[in-house]
Amino acid sequence: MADRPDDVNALFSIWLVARATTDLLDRALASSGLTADEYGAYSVLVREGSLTPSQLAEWMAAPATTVSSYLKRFEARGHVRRARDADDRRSSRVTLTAAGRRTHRAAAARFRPALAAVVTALGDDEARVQQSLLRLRGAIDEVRSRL
Amino acid sequence: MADRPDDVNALFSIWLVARATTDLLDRALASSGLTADEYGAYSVLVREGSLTPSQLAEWMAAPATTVSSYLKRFEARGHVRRARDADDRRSSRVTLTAAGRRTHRAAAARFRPALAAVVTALGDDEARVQQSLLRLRGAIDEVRSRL
DNA sequence: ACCAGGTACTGCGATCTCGCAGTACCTTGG
DNA sequence: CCAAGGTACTGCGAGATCGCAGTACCTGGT
Repeated sequence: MADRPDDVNALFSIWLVARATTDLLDRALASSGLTADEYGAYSVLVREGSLTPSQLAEWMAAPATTVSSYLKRFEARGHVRRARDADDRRSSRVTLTAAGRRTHRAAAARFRPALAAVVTALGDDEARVQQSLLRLRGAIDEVRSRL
Repeated sequence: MADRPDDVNALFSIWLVARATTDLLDRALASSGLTADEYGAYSVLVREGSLTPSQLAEWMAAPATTVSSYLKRFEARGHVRRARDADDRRSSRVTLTAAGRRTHRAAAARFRPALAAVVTALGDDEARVQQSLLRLRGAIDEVRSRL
């Protein structure tokens, strides 16, 4: 317990990295018309193909209401299509439209140089860092799940 | 270039971890009356003692206008005091009041169990992860600075 | 001493976030 | 088969974020 007890504090460090990363992405993506968070949401949709709003909320660690307005916005842009879920008619399946995927690809092109620069700056620590992020996600999610 | 080319993507991983962490902190801190971001700002203020709004903005990687409304809010709560900077009268020095520090300490008490749980979940990878976060912050900030 | 061109901050307003309360639908016990 | 009690989502509205444009002040060149 030294002078500054939380000089080393994983969660605070994550917060710092998180803010810096979001700022970096927002700036890199500015000309694409997507924010960092929107880009993230589109990316999840690209990877998963088709999700319910709840599943997207889980990925984003965001409240249902927030995801609801995201989807409304994306749909208004013509980037997302919603189809009533036949099995559970309270819910729906969300998919990116061709225009949505195109927008995501264009944003990814802005994103790539930033990513490349970060990877370069990391040098040969990259694998270790990547590993740590996975580890961290596991740890955070575990704690989050029982809160 | 495989099926899912960005399955491994440092920035996307950070985004995921960031969202999950913010959610975890927001929930852990809910009863303290501070959000994760506010807690972060208070923490920076505690560490640094006294900052100009610009310096705080830099720490938070947030735009000046956002920091401006943060400070207005904090001041209205009686948690922050602003003193005109004698050397540069456009600026000011921001300090936490005793009430502000007290609030931060109370929030930290809510924060600690979450941190401890994450550290436990990380097990003996903790040091490695911590190291990676530092590394990452350096890399991100470097790229950010020349954008 | 002055002015031209920064830099630090803030008011305003458009837009976004998210809690609350409501609607629609599903599930389970009886 | 029908409550009663969940669960998925959304409208609304309070409050937060942040770009733009403005004010106050600083600095370096003349």
